[in-house]
Amino acid sequence: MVTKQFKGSPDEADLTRADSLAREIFSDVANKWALLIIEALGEGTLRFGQLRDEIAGISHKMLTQNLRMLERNGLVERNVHPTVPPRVEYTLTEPGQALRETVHGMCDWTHRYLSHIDASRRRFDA
Amino acid sequence: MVTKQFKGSPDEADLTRADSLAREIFSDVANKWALLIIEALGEGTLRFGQLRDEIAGISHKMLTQNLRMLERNGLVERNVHPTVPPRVEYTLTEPGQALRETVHGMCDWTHRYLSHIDASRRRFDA
DNA sequence: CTGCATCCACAACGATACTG
DNA sequence: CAGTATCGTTGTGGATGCAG
Repeated sequence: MVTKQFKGSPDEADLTRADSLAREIFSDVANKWALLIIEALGEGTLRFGQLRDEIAGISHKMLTQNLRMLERNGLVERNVHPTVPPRVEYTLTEPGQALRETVHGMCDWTHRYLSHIDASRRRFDA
Repeated sequence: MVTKQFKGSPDEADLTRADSLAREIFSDVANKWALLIIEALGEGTLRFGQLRDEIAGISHKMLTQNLRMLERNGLVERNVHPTVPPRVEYTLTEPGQALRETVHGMCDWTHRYLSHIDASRRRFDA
């Protein structure tokens, strides 16, 4: 369970620590930009600028910020080529690839239920 | 693709509208609280208060807000029992259940790579 | 018990400018 | 080209109070 951070019984310090860590990781990963980056990197290695072009609407700042976070969590690998101008490439690690499977599932889901959801929205807004 | 909103060619109004809708839905769904609610509802029907208890750290406001959004998108069904005090139950619809599969995948992923990620973080923070 | 509205603190975000 | 820093704005989210 990622939903609960604290168990019923009082003295399971290890379990609660693991749970709060799980929640922390989940919160890192379960956000729009992080998931879109992971989805974009699914096809293979991309440079910073390519990622910016690939992900519509992301700002320079959000991209770097989320890339750092993903790198910190070991989901993407950052490769700097010491040329001029600099060339920085990002690739999914194995954990990143594994997460990408489920993210891809979410994208599929979005398209499968697109019209269904669209209809539901119109109904609700009335 | 959920990443791109605008195609290369200029005059594909329908496609770009579908894409921006896809992105909109993805943005709705790809957030911490929404996913945690869906995961929590995976087991079955829950009342408002039960959800609040089940999902550690969620505030009254965030819960209602996200429940409305999920209801609007047709992912959860809201059942009001006209008793006093009121009793409101939330259940996943079929689209909601489908999404829940992939969300569950993310939770599994979190636990599978927990220690791996924890180690990566320590390495990075040094 | 559930839901809506209000207020307010603070974090997120975009824009911009500057460095290697 | 990529990254960092700063600033100002917007928005998110928590706390509280009130209503059904």
